[in-house]
Amino acid sequence: MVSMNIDKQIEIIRHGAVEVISEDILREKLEKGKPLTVKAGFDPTAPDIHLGHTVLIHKLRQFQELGHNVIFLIGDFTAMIGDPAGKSETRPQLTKEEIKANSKTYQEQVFKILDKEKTKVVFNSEWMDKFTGADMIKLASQYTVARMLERDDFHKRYKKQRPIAVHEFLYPLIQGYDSVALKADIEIGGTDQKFNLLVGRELQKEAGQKPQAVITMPLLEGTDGVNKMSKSLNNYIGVDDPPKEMVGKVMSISDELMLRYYELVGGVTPEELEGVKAMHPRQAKMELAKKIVTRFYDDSAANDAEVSFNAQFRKKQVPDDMEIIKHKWEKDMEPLAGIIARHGAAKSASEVRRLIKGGGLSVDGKKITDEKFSIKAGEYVVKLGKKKYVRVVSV
RNA sequence: GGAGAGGUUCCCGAGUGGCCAAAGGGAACAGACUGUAAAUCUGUCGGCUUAUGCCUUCGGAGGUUCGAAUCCUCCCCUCUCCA
Repeated sequence: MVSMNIDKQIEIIRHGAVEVISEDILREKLEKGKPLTVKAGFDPTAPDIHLGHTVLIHKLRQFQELGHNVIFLIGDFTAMIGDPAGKSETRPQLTKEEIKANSKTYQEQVFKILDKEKTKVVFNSEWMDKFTGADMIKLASQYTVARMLERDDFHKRYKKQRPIAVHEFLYPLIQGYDSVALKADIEIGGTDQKFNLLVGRELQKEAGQKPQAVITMPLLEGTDGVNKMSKSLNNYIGVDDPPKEMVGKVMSISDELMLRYYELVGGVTPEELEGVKAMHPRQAKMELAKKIVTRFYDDSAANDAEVSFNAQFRKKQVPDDMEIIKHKWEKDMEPLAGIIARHGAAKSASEVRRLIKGGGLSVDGKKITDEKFSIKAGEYVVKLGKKKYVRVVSV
């Protein structure tokens, strides 16, 4: 069933990866001619899969196409403990129900890319729940503090005199142990996971298994172009975002970032990338946007999104679908700021006033300059900032 | 266990009794310019249907004072050094 020749497989596997540790190990495994167990872990804390995840998921998909077995590991055990990594803020601990709901969403979205039939979904609580204190201590004895501190983020925090909780050392160990439990041949992760993936190798050796090969994939920057794409930073493009939103988000990224997206999620060859560079950036960006929409929806959705984007932002037309606020007037005239805020279209009335002050609000196409601007009962189209439109109607 | 340093608004970081909703920077948002790009310039950046007004905010709880982010007490948390 794994029939393709090994050099060709390695070429496919290596494409787009940052590192393969090591190619020899990978080759050795492939030479056995049997389907390999390929593992990738996901944290069920954020219920939405975004473009950043897809870089890795596509790699998994390739493995499936090569006839290997993919294990989609949901780290429900680790998530339940709540990882306080990052700064000083403790992550909220998730309940079993939340994790369950999150992983369900996860699966719905991930199978837009992966072949459901060929994917095995597992939860690490399956084996970790049975772990005893003694087991944990034994596991912890297999790694040293000095080696833990080699991990870049620990190292940095240690040097900057930032707190590191002891249980954070347990995370790489547990993740590594997952590989032992699953007898993984290959583990794929983002470059930020490299350390954890390597710990898996060590632990497998200790357990008398053949250490897994490790493949790291590049991290996709978020739409801000600086930080890694993540839901909490709100710089993500979700695979579940409506087409129009996908297009909008792609169009607003920088030209530089666009090339990066082309490379990581555009599915273009290096030669094609040269062609992209020669295009007008705006045009290239729209093509990228449509490519992405097509992947998660279809051609016609992509075209529709383009048409409506152009109508709204190039021809400055008012979109036909917008949020509707139904307001009941208590008085003859009521300040607009209050109405907008009260119905949740803005965080606060102050925010609306600020917008007015900054010249970013218009009513029925007319720019408003008076912060106290009041309206009487009726129907209005209010534009807030660059892209938000709201229709106010009287009830 | 002992000694010391520290916890400020989204982040970093100033502020040591009133002029503090709190300097400065970053992020963010808006305007101009554009291609919903970047860069740049400008403005805003706790809340209240704008009010020389009120409320919430400087780790937490109390207290001193006409008045506290600033002083006192206790508590919680982080870091460093010693043991």
